[in-house]
Amino acid sequence: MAQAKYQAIAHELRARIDSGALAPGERLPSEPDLVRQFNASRNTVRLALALLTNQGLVVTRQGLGTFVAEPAKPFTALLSRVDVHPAGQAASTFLPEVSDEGAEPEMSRQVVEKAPASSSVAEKLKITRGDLVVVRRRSGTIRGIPWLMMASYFPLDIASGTPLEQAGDIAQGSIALLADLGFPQVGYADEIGARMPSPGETAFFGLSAGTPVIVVNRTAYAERRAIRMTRYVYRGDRVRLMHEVGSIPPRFRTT
Amino acid sequence: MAQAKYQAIAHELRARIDSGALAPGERLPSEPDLVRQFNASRNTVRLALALLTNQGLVVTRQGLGTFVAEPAKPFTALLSRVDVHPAGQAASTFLPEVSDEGAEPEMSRQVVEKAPASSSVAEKLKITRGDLVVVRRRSGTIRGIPWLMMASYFPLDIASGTPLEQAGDIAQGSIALLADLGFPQVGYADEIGARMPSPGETAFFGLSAGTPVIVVNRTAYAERRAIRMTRYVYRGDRVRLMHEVGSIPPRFRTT
DNA sequence: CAGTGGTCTAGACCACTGC
DNA sequence: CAGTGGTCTAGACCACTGA
Repeated sequence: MAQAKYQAIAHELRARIDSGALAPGERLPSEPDLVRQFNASRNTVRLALALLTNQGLVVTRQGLGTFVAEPAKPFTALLSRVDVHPAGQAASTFLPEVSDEGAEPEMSRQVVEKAPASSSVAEKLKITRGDLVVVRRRSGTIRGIPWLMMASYFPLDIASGTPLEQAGDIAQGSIALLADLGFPQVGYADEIGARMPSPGETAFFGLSAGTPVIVVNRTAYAERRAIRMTRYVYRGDRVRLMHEVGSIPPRFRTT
Repeated sequence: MAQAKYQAIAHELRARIDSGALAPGERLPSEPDLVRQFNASRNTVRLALALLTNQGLVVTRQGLGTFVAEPAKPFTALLSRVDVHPAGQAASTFLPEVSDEGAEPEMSRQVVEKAPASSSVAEKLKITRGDLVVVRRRSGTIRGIPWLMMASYFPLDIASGTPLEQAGDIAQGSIALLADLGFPQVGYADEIGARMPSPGETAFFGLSAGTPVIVVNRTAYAERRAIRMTRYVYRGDRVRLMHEVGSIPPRFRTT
C-alpha cells in the first residue's frame, strides 16, 4: 500500500482540487514551493504534476505556473435526430452541425485526392485494402476554435468522373449528388470511439496533454452497398455529440 | 524548430513504429540501450518514453521492457438501432448490448443508494442541484474483461416507494416499470463525450496511461418530463459504440 | 542471478512571462 | 529583473521478471 512519493503528492493535489480548495483556473503552488511543502526533489514534484497533466486535471504554462484545468463549455454537435413517435414521420439530420449559442461554424474548402484505402476504410466499404478511393477532406472551426477534422472516402467506381473528384464544395451536398448518380442513401451506421490524438491532431486542435479525441466513422449505405465512409475527429475537451431518438419534450431539445 | 532532445527521441521511435520497423507487441530497445543510441541521460530517454506512453503508443511492464501497444479487437456496443425505412416501422434497442463473437456479457447486481444530484445530473433531469435522486449502479464484464460502468439516476418523486429503490435487478426492466408507474418513455437523447479516466475508473478497467474513457449520458423522456438519466462509462481502448439509422444491407449490419 | 523498468536526489542551465 | 516552468545530466537504489 506504500505509495511512491510522487503519487502521494499527486493524490494530495488532486484532493485539494476535488475538494475545491483549489478552484478551476487557480494557480497551484510553484514547483519550488511544492519541493518545500513535500520535502521532495524538483523532479519528483514534476513527476506528480505530469501525472495530473496527463489526466487532464491541470495545465502548465511556461513562465506563468501550473493551473487547475478549466472545463470549457462544450460545443454540441448533433449526430442525428430521429423522430419515431408519429409513425411514418421519420427525419434525420446529418453532420456536421454544431451549436454554440448562435455562432456559425466555418468549414474549410474541401481538398480532394485519390489514395489507396487503409484497412479501416477498406473494411467499412467492403473493398480491398490498397484499392484507390477518392478522399475529400475539410476541417471546421467555430469562433476561431478548431473543433473538427473530417475526411470522406468514396469507392472509385462511384466517384470516378463525377464532381466528387473535383476540389471545392458540392453545392447540393454529397448525399443528393450520390442519389443523382444512382445511389440513394437508405441508411447509415456510426461507429464511435475515443483515443489519444496523433501529433498532427494535437497541433491542429491546439490540444494540451491529457486531452483525447472522439472519432466517428459514419458509413452510408444505398440499397445494396456502402457508398461512402466519413471519419469525423473531434477534440474531446470541447465537443459533445448528441443523438436524439423519438419524441423529446421541447424544453429539453438540443439547440 | 530546434526540438528538445527527448522530443527528438520520441519522434524517432514513433517513426520506427509507424513505419513498421517496430511491430505491435515488439519490445523496444531497453532504456540503457536507448541511452547509448541517442547519447542521452536515462531521464531524458524516460521522458521520451513517457510521451509515447501517454499517447497510448507503447506500454511498459516492469522487469520486462517497453512494448509497442497492441490494438485489441474492440467490443462493439449497440447504442441504438432505428429503422426509418419502412414508414411506421420504428424500432429501437437499448443499452447495454455488446457483441464479442457470441460471448455473453456479465452484469453485476444493481446497487442502490439515495444521493444528492450532481450538477450534471440536475441539469439533465431539470431538477435542482442537491435534490435527492435514486441512483442505481452496476458494471459489466465480458470474458472477464471489465468494459462498462453505469449509473442510472431517477427523480425522487418518481422512484420513491417503488421497486426502483430496492437493490437487485428489475425483472421487467426499468423502462417497462416506469411505464407501469405512469411514465411511458417516448424518446431519449444521448450525449457522448470522452475524457481521461479518474483513478477509480483506471483501477476498475485496469487501464494503462494514455487510454481515455467514453462517456454517454442518456436521458429518457416521458411525454412532458425527463424520467431517468443513465451514465455509461466505457473503456476507450476496447469499446466502440454503434448507432444505426435506416435500412442497412444485411451483410453490413452489426452482430 | 542479470536485466528490466520504477523511484528519487541534487544540481545546472535555458526559455518564457510580467513587471 | 525575478519568478515561473522546460530541459538535461549523473548517479543511486528499489522492485519485478525470467532463467
